[in-house]
Amino acid sequence: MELSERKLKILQAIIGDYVRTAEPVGSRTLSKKPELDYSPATIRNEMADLEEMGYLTHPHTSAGRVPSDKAYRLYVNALMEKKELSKEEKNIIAERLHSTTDEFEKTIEHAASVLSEITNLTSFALTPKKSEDVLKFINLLPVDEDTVVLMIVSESGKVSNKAVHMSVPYTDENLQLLSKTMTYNYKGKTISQALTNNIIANFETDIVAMSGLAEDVMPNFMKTLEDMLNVNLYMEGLTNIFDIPEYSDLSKARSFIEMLSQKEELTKKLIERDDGIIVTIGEENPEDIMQDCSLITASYHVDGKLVGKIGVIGPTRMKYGEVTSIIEYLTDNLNNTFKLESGGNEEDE
Amino acid sequence: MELSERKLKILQAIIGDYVRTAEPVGSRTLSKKPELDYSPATIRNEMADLEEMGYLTHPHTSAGRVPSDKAYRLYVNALMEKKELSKEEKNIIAERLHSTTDEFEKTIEHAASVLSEITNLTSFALTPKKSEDVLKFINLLPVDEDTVVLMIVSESGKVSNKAVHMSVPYTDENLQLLSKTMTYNYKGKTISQALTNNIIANFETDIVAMSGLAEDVMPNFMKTLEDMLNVNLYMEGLTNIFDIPEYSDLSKARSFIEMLSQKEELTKKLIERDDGIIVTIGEENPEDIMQDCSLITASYHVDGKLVGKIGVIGPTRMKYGEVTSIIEYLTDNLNNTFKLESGGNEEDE
DNA sequence: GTTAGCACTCTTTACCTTCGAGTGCTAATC
DNA sequence: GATTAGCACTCGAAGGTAAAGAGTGCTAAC
Repeated sequence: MELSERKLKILQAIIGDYVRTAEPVGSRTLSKKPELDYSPATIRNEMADLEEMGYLTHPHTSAGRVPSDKAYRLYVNALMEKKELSKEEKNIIAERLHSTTDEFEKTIEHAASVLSEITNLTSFALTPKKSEDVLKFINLLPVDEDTVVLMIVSESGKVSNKAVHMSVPYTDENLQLLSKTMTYNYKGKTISQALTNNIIANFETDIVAMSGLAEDVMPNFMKTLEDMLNVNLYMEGLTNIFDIPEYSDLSKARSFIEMLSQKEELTKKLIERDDGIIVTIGEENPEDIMQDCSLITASYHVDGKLVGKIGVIGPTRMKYGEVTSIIEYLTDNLNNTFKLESGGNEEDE
Repeated sequence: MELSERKLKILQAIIGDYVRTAEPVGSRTLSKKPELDYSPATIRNEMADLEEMGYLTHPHTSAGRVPSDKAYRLYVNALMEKKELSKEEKNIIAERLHSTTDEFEKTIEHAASVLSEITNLTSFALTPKKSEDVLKFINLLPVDEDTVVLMIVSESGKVSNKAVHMSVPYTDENLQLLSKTMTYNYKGKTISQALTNNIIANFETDIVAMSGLAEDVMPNFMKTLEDMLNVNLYMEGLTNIFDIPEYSDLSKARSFIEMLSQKEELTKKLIERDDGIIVTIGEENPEDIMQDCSLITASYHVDGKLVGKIGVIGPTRMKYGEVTSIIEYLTDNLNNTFKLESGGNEEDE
């Protein structure tokens, strides 16, 4: 069967109404709409067709129709319209993103919180994956007789450090030498390169000269690099789901919150999603517990390179057009913010 | 009216039963207990007395009795018994706390998670308040032509840093000089002292010599000190409340989760609680939204000095004896862990 | 002081009825 | 041939009633 112009119009109207009210939509309601000037009976026939084609379902015989995941997919691909954000919304976003002058993590956190406020959904933001971040500078600083601080600076401006307990005495010259050797060997390498290619072999001769200094430092260096790969997950508006009729059932609310409590799994899932704005609807999600949810994610770029993620999660019944427009606007804004700051000003908390 | 021996026994039995079953306790059930060898009628009379005295309440005429907050308070103060932890529980705690060799924050996080697992309640842990942490060492390191890294090391072993954008050219000698001047002026001061006493006036002459260098660095220094005061709140087992009958009502579960979502307020409240094991029951909590909850917190010490908090939150109907014993054991364990590590090995993520 | 007995209260659960929204089908209409 | 009016039918939501069960408070007896 073909999807006639009229069927599309009806489907669009059903989706629009259902998204707004969360109530199954009946033929009478639709026939009252000016753009659908047909009798309820005609519309019922069309709806029966749409149901047969898999775009609509029936909670029970005497209820109206509800869009299926397939219908939402069609809607997202072809029917939905982008929505220009209101002046007010734009103002809120601008205000929140720039209220914190130079703290990268805070800006990300605020982006998530403003997103959940405007969409009334649960939002999250992931700080950028650092595996492609390039090492710039490595230094060892004396603190105690038996403690030095290892410091690693990357191109993105991130500074990481670790206090290292020394098992052997050291001299300032040795520290200097090791710092320079390490910088020489690792500068320009990405973190993931540094972690996989064990460059330590390259400066074996020096190591011998430094009598065990490197043996204290290198494991800590590797450990710190690993830590630098960790991303942070921010989540905001978790309690927004309590205002969504789909979750007025305790067991549903429970499984939603339980799903979002598993931060590691969630982080992994988000990090693996493709770049750009990605919408996955209900059953399109591989996870059992997400069959009733839609997930919209987008990626933002820091300095045009490192990639972070931001997005929302909610019931399949959501305002896809509006939400994707908001996320698009927000990521554009983030990209600009992190371009202007041009790296080097973020802070390692 | 006096609280006779028998009344106390009855009250204790009611609390015990109610805590276990979450059902109001009737006179018949009590009279069946071997330690209460009285007829239901006798027990009813005593219960009526206890109700008059404010230790029991009645959900409705034909229901059994439920302990009041006042009863729980009496129980916590006088009736409850400490419970020796099982071998298994001790093992779990030991295993989890020491699985992470030297990462302070991870240890705290694991402490919270093991606490929620053993108690089946929602737990939280707060990293230590750093205001009394003593500054040890301040350094400025050249990175770029226009970027230096400010590094602050404290006695507790915490290393903080911040990339500072320089508006004027600098020389290595100037950096060295400023580092030394700052270390000289701030070493031995606590962070809160450093923040309140504006010592900058003391080295004004040097500042002039360094032509604006300090003007770039000092605001960042202050900002970083402020950041060092931030504590982290870890929360675990949020979804445990869904297994508690008291929260089988959606609106109750909702307000519980909403309360715990307000992390700033919660952090502030927790940080302000006295040291030692503190139990606040229901109405003893000043906040409206916590009238149905009990909060048990304890403090742990790092290096015998810095104080962090850990605890649980749950319904007033909780196993006070068991939970306080667990928390006590756990904090003892934490105190030992952080004494043995003797500072200097933690990591600044 | 303790207890047996009994009327009373109140919640919970099940069951029934009614109401209304909406459908699907058939036959009439444009 | 597409559209529409008409109508029987289905199902869930809401409200009302009744019975069951748990527990109390009181009185009078022990």
